[in-house]
Amino acid sequence: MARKTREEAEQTRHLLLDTAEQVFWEKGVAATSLADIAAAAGLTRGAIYWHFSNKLDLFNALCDRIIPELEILDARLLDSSINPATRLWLHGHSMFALLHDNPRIRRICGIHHLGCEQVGEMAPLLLEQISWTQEKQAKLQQVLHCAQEQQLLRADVDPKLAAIGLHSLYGGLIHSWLLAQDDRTIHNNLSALLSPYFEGIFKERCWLQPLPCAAE
Amino acid sequence: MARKTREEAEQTRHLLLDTAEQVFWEKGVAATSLADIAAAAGLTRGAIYWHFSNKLDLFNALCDRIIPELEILDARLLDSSINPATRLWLHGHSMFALLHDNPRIRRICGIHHLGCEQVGEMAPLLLEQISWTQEKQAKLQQVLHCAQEQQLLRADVDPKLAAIGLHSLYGGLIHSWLLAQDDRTIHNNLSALLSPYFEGIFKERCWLQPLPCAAE
DNA sequence: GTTTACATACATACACGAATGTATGTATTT
DNA sequence: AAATACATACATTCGTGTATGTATGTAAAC
Repeated sequence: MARKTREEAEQTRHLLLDTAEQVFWEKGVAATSLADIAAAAGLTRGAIYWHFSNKLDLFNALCDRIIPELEILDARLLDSSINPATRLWLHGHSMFALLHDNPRIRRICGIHHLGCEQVGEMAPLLLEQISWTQEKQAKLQQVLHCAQEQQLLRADVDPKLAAIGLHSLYGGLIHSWLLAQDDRTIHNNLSALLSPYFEGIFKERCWLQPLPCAAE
Repeated sequence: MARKTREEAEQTRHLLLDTAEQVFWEKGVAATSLADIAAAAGLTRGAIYWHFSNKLDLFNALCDRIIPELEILDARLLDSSINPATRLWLHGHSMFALLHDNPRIRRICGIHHLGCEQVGEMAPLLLEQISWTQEKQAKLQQVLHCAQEQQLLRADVDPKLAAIGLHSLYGGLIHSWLLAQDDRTIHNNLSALLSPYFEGIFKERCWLQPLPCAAE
């Protein structure tokens, strides 16, 4: 076969990423060969090895495609135009809205949770997840600390621990959500699922009041 | 090599299970070959194929070894000699105590969370996890329903949703716990991490009072 | 109490497919 | 003409499953 134009080449690159994402999600990362992906894309391994150096490189490239969406999510978390409690509340809902509306994020999240091993060969993936987790927790902690300064937290709540708890709750809910893809229970009752933890952290449902943020 | 006595054979069977558990945890299930396990155990693949039919069979056998401990955990959850709120509180702590004290449970839990794919070839594993999750949630829901009848729940709390939330929180905390094996933060502050959700579900810290259980 | 016959508990060897990485071919672009 | 964007072909390695070898335990026959 013959050469394509630059645009067409870029197109096949994205086709490979899309296809790999799909097959990884269906069969698991370790269980899929590059031949599987190439065949599913209607190409050969030659195309893959042209665009990527190996399977891990392909996998990383495919994961990196959702970084922008996640950064938007985090940016909103630090938007100080609304009070920290409400910000956390909205952030939680935005996460699941994104998961619900964006199939790519859903698949990649699913691959990370269920479709790949995070040890041995894929250890760098685990390290990345650890650092990402710590960054995320740090941001939550920052917002919670801000809430504490505004007297929004209950007396015995420690921002750091509350951040770990909240982050774990999110992770656990996402996992349950992914396990039963077609069950809409979590999506339909997200507020009721998150409320108890917010109730236990904040005073008097302050997260439901879109009060402007005091001095941060 | 020659034949061993029945006891010695049973011993090598357990040696294979122990070794496989260790290697699976270090390298991941898919990334581990039977030759790896045999070598680590100081045996050959012949020994593995004698005791198990293939890798999946070995893996299942190794997972099944922790069932008794988990059943004890669940049995205590349904022990009606203490009130449901306290029962849930103690159950949560027992879970993490078990994870902390029992290295085998820690490894197998770790393998399920981080060291194996749950789709494709390992799909039966996922199905098992789903049904196990549903059973676990059903038990939590049952205890929460019992608490509701005793007026221990807050007004707007639905037992089913609270069970999902609680179960997800546990799963998320375990995941965070496994990611940072040597960080004792979660283990040392478990009460502070669980408290907010209990605060949001139950009235007036009733889970801290070891009141006898009313009629169930 | 020996001897014998068979089952056991592995080790070893072999055959096969699968997956990878690379080298090369080839028709277009540029 | 040279680089590009792949397809094709090849060599090699790795993992599995099975077949076979073999020395010992075990129980029954005698």
